[in-house]
Amino acid sequence: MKRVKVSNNVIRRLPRYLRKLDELKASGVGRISSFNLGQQLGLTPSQIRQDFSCFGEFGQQGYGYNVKYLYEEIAKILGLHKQHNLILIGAGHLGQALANYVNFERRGFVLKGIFDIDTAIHGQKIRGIEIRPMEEIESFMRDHAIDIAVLTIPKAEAVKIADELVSFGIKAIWNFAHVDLDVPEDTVVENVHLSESLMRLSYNLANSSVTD
Amino acid sequence: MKRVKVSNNVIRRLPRYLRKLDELKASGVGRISSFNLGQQLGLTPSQIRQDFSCFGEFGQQGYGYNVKYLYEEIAKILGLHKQHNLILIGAGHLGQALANYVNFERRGFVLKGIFDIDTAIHGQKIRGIEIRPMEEIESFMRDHAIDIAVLTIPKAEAVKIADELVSFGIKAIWNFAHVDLDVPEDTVVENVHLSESLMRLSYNLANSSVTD
DNA sequence: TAGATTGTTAATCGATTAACAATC
DNA sequence: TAGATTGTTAATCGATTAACAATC
Repeated sequence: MKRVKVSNNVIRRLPRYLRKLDELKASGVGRISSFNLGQQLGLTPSQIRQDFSCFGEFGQQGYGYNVKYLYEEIAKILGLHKQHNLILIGAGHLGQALANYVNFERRGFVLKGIFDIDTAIHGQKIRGIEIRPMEEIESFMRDHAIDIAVLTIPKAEAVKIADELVSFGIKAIWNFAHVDLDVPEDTVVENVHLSESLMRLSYNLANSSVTD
Repeated sequence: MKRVKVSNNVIRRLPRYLRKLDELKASGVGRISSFNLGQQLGLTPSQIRQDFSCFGEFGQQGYGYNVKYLYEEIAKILGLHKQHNLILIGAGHLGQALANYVNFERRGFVLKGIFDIDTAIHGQKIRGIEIRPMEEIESFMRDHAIDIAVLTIPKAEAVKIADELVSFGIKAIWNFAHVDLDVPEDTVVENVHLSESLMRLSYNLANSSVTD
């Protein structure tokens, strides 16, 4: 399990592998070759074998890959065998939507607390989880071994709150605010910039006739 | 404005350029060099100039780029100067959150209709926009010149609905369902797979101490 | 065994970076 | 004018694809 460097492109493909393997597993497929998997994902067999070889040897010559085994190994590589404790910061529409989404829990991402600046909603609950004042973040993080903060607040506040979270020792931020956060090297930031996604869609729409 | 091929990496960076230029504009910066812009975005000046050169010549030797002009040109490249009419399919938590998000409107993405399978919520309104039965999608699309469908429904239904949308002549799908949609070449699909994003975060969390 | 398919090394392709003449 | 900085061509670096020996 010693790795040198894994490129971002590989990391971006890992969850897709996992999802496809999950589907295959569910439909009773026991084994699959890199050729076949490649066809289903629109990737070359070479690339798939190269990707996997970053992490170890999961296949068998003449046989291919055992779907269930490969699934579990990739889940491990992605760190999904461990539980992660989350807090949500910002109980607006998007925050509420994420808080209500139960499927994350099944992957080991457990929402422990919700925080908002609006005193009017403090004490309210989403899926049984109480909305608390921002001042309680620090102590709550300590008491509940929080790994990940989900940021669903306007960009104006996001930078300041991110700094605070870092000072409280947060390890990772799932950032839905439309800003680039400036955090220390060892703090993980995963951005979900919906507006950028929509712009890419717009670009492809404007150029779909040209490009194809 | 004739282009050969623009790589996905370039397209992914365009919205970031736009956002940064928007910020610069707002803070009164009138001009900027590729060197300076690169510093602020963590990119090399070379890359920035290469990226822009895919689309034309927007700078001036010895001066740099006019922020306002460059902003407008990139907005045009991204197709943001045109209005896009959207329908939202699936008025669950996430769908509601997106429907409530007004900032898309400012970029020319106008939500015209909302559709859901649940008869109990038909007739209800979100931001003044009525929730309608799925059967009305086809005629509504015709009547309102809809470009883009936002899919916020469970993956089981997403594939079927996507096929229908294609047959109704949809041009682009903003897909939040956790499936890969199989659509014709000239239909644009932009995926927002939140669970994959969270898995990448998890990967980086598991490997942050190793990699850094 | 023979056929299939891996893991890996080598070859190719594409994207990023460096360099520099052009010119504001 | 001299200094700055572009747009672009060339060099480098990295990622994808192809090839193949190893082996189940």
